[in-house]
Amino acid sequence: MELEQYRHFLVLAQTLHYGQAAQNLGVSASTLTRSIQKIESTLGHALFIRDKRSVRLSQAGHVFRAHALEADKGWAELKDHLAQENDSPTGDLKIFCSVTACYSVLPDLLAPFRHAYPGVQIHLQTGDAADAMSKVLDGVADLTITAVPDHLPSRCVFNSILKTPLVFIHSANDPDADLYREDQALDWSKIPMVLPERGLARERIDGGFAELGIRPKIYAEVSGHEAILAMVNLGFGVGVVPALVLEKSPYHNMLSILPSPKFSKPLAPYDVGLCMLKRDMSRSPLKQFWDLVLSLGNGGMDEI
Amino acid sequence: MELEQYRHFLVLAQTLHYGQAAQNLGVSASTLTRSIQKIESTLGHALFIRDKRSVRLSQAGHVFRAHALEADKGWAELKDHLAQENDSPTGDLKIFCSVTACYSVLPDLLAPFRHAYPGVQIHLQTGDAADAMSKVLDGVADLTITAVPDHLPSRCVFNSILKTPLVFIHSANDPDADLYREDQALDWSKIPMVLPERGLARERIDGGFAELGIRPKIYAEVSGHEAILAMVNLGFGVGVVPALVLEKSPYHNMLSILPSPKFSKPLAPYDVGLCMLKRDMSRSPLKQFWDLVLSLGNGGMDEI
DNA sequence: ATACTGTATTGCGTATTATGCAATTAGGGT
DNA sequence: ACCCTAATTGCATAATACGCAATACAGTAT
Repeated sequence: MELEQYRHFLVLAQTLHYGQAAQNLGVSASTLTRSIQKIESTLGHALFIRDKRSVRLSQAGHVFRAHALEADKGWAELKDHLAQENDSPTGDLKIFCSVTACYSVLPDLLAPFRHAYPGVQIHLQTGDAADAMSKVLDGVADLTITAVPDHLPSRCVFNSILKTPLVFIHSANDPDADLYREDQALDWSKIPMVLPERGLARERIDGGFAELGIRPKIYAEVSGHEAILAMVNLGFGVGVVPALVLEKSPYHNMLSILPSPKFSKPLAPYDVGLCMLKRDMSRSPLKQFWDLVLSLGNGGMDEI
Repeated sequence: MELEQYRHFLVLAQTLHYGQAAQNLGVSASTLTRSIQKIESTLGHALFIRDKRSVRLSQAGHVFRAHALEADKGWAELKDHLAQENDSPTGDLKIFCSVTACYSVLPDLLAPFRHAYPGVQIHLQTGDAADAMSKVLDGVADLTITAVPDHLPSRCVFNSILKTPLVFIHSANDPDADLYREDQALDWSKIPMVLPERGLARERIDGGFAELGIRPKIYAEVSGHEAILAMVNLGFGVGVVPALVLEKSPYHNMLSILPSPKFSKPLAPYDVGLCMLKRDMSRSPLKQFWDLVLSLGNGGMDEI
């Protein structure tokens, strides 16, 4: 008997409505139906009486409910006891994130985690943000700090930490600076650009220009947002990076933000957050990390 | 968390030996390893200390053991409570068996079951014993009374109820009776035979003759043991059926048993028993039926 | 009556997980 | 050093879970 199904049962026992309970649980109604069916078939008793228009607990259902509550309590107690153990939780945590994330958001998460779970071995790998999702999907990393992609793979869960817009930047060193120094409307098809060769930023930029029917003049395609900053700083053209990357870089006072092209709708901002596999939500120490981030996030929200 | 894994843990906690525990549990060592790993990763604590030469419970392991025992007890209590409910267990039970089994072994099983679980709807279907296994594998039937095949499909479990040998039978009406009436060695390549067209009996007979290098003279191939009796009784030749089938038939005093051919080893007797899917061992009312048969069988064993 | 709505269940294809076998790693004994 | 036992891991396969869409079935509106 699966502990998860106990939760399904308990929620349904409360709502007495499959659709509603399923929604609360974040599963489809058919999944809930089959969870209940499975318990019933294991026990050999119907737990609910599905009447014409009503769902209510059967006698056996009441008995099982008491048991399920008890089991739930036992589980909570177990976790309490374990939390009080002097040996802290163990395990490995493989984190992948971009350099920027590593400098900006990660420290705020890692410090309290490290303090709370000193027994967890942390493996931190930095790399191009464009690779983040695949690292997780391939199991190379357990979790990543990344921008939520337009289509989150179904195996993943995502928890937003902050949002940051994509900004167009240029350098005063740029020999072509006269192309866009004035306030007049800019001709983006003539301005040399330094773009990420792939990844979410590139997709959004491409999408924006495509809608305008403009083919941007690409001077260089590079891998890694930081590389864009370096090249823009050398005067190779206009770059596009998440504002956060600029802010956290050594270039933040050497580069300027340009007004964005007049896209039909502004480029969606980067929604940066924690991403991991659904499966790992029940695994330690991933669950711990997730919960910690959640609590930090909520704390921040409450303060607003 | 899977209740099944609690059992894995508890057995290992007792034996402190993976191989042994796995054997007790009827799973491979790797499965046991991964069960424990999964619990550990869910809890975030190592449950066992795998030392140089020893496996012993960690501190967290002791805590979890208390919890697991508690959960186990809770589960047992739940089943007690449910057993005392006035509404008896419900469910469907689709049984497939041969006519002979239906006459011979089934009543002894069905009667006490019916008495113990009046709420279970029983669907009984009879047919050729050769189909029994596939009916179960295809989900057409939940369980069957049949002879254990030489290679039990891995999805199935089997519980022996009785053994009965394959016997060669003939009728006094047979015009060819002079071929085998005397005590002398019989020439099986000349004796007309009535054989099942397929199924375990046929395989064994074919195998036996093949080893002797004899090609039996097949007069008729029929489907269903009972049909063999009918045809043998009409004097069409020598038939082969499980002794039980003969005993339970209306022909039992009209047909005679011949000495079996001198096979290199005697044909393996039919091992008749209860067969169902492993998967259903945890489902109701199949588990109940299985347990009941088990208890009856043990009762019988003890009396000897 | 007939169509419509809301709700639980089921068929079915697909994604995920579990399992056993065989290979591997590790420690201990000879 | 080399062999033996025991736990773990890679891998291919079997089993299971899941969601979507179709279905079944009442009650309600037209």
